[in-house]
Amino acid sequence: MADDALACCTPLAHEPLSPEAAAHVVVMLKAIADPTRLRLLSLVLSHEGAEACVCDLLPYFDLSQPTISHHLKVLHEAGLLDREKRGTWVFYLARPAAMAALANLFTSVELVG
Amino acid sequence: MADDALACCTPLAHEPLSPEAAAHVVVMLKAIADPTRLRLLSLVLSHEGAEACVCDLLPYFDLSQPTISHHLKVLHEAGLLDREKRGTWVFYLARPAAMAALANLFTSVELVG
DNA sequence: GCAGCACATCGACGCGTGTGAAGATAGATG
DNA sequence: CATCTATCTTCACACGCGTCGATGTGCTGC
Repeated sequence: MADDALACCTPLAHEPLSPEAAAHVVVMLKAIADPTRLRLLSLVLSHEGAEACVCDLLPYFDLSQPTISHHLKVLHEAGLLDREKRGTWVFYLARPAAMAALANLFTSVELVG
Repeated sequence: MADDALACCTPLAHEPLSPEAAAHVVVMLKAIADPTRLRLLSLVLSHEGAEACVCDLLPYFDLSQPTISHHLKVLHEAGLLDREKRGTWVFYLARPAAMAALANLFTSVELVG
C-alpha cells in the first residue's frame, strides 16, 4: 500500500488528477493534515538518525500515550514512517522516498520538463 | 493570512515544528487533504493559463454547484488559489508561491544546505 | 513465574466537516 | 425594470475523526 502511494505522485500541475489518483494521494495528505501528526513527523525527521521511539516523542505533547500511538499508526499506514521494534521499544523511522514523493506533487511542470 | 502561510514553511526535517507553526501549515494541508479539493487544484493548475472559472470545473464532478463553490472557497482562504471576478464569471487562479512553499516543506535539509 | 515498563487496541464521546436544498446576490441582456 | 445566468450564502444533517480511559500484549529483569 505504501509503495502505491509513492508511485502515484505526478506533479499536480502536469495534468488533471484522476479521481482514483486523488484518492491515493489524499491518504498521505490526510495523514499530515493534522497539527499533532505534522509535528510528530517533523520531530522524527529532525531527530538524530531520523528515527525516534514513542518515549522520545511523548514529552512534546499534552496528549495521552494512546493518542500519540494512534497518530503514529496513521503516519505509518500512510507510508510516511517505518516501524521497527527493538526490545521493549518501538522506533519510528523517516521514509525519505515518501517526502520526495510529496515534494514532487507540488513541483511545477516547467521546472521538471 | 495567505502570506503568513507562505512565510512559515521551513522544511519539516530542518527542526521540530513548533505548535504554532504547525497550526499555520495545517491550514494549507487540510485544504488539499480532500479528494475533491485536490482535483480542483490540479484542474486549475493544469488548465490553460493556470486559471479556470467555476463553470469550467463543474463538469468534472458529480457534486452540486454550491459544494464545488464551498471547496473553492476553502482553497482560496488557505491561500492556494486567487479569486478574480470578470463580469458574470468568477475565475480561480493558481498561486505558484503557495505551491513552492508546500514543496519546500518536504525538501530534505541536505539538499537545501 | 511474577512484577513492571513500553506500546497497542478497544469502546465511547463530542466536535469538525463534506454535502445538498433552498434562497440570495450580482451582472448581462433586452 | 424584468429576466436569465453564474455564483455565493445559509441552514441542516450525517459521518468522520481526534481524544481519552480502560484494557491487552509483549519484552525485561528479578
